[in-house]
Amino acid sequence: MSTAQGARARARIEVTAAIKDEARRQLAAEGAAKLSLRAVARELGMVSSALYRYFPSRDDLLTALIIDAYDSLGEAAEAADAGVGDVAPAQRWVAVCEAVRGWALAHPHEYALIYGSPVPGYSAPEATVPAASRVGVLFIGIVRDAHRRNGVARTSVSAELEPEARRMAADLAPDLPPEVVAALVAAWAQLYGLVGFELFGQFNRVVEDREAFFRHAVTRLAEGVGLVVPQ
Amino acid sequence: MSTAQGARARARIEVTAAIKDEARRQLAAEGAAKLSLRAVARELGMVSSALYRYFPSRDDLLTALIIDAYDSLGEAAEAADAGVGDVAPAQRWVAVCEAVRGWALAHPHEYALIYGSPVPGYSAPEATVPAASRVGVLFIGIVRDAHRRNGVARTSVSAELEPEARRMAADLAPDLPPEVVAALVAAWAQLYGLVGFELFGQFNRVVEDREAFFRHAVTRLAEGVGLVVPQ
DNA sequence: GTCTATAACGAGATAGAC
DNA sequence: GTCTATCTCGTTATAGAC
Repeated sequence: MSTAQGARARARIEVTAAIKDEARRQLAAEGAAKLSLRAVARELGMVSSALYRYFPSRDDLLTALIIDAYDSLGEAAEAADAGVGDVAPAQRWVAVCEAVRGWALAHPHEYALIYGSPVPGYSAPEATVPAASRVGVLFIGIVRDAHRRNGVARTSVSAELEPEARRMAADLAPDLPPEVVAALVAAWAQLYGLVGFELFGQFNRVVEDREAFFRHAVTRLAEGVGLVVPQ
Repeated sequence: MSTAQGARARARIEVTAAIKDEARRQLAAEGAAKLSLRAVARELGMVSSALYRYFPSRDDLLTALIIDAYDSLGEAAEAADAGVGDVAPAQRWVAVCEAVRGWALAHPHEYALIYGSPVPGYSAPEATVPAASRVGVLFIGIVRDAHRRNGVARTSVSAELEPEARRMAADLAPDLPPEVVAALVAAWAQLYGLVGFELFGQFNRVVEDREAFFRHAVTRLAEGVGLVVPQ
């Protein structure tokens, strides 16, 4: 009986993976707005109603793809951080940024799914939050590490932003100075501006050596959050 | 005959505008990927084949909407710059950035059309380039102005980026120092990271006072391109 | 209990004859 | 321009196989 259950569970995992793989293929071909349960089922030789055993609705399939994408990106970023060795926090920062860019270039459609235009009629549920937070948590960890070791370079925050910076810090990293947390959140958003512009064609005819440009830009982002770049 | 031609021309302009208005409405409701000539025609009480007298294809309608969106954004940015009065370049910079954010919040679907995920199967023609460049040209003008008056604060560029920075400067603003042009292009992309994150929901549960946060972030972007912020 | 298949719904797109 | 016949879609109800 335990083997029978194991086999069932295994089959279920396999079919679920096959559905998501095919859905990802269609994502690349047609975009998230046109993702069709029927087409996925047809391509897999199943009938559309059978898919509902695995995903209760089209939106649940979308949610699963979104969580997978966030996790895949988070894993790539964490692996880059772990693999860079014992270097200065600024270098860890740059390595993680480059991993984000590399993942985005390798998975453009999944990137568009999580950081591009929202899918009309779809609203991401709470369940996506943990996966979506992984890269941000990693950045916070890097800055926290720098802060513990040497402190971070002092930056300032305008009086206007001070209460909001304090609130963000209390929420995200109570052990870090509010102005650093505010700079960190801004750098986080700005990183995705750089990646998105390259990926979505805004750099065409403008930036040619994108790798060098990106490395330079994210190095300055690191300085912006107070990390000291060794030269 | 000249009045008849004038009336015809006027009617053509009106119908064209009505088609684009309805298309924009559908953009908001369904997204660019599902923009359908038929639905537009139905809503206008026309038959789909009649639309082809105004737009030879769905892609041409999309192109017209994209150019309109870029122009609307560019106009808002230019108006903000003109309306801010005779202030320091850094303040002009911030005013333009805030105009970009304001326009994006007021026209989220058009923003998604031009700066969000690419529409599957659609590739923007050359004709969109001038409209798409307006905001960038405005930023270059602001930095150029600062450079002519007082010079801009000196920044550095890594050896790795130097040739690319030189190339970009030759292309975009030969009268500006290459490292300034490189910083400008990066700030330009980063601005849209900030706007996109707010618009597409990435700041939910993270940033609350978005206006203050944005003003602070783009002020630091201005510093990054060498503009001196008066306090 | 777990899955798949058949059939159907209401809504919308599409193609072509007229 | 109009009408119609035929597609697609997400989703559900139902019945039967393992």
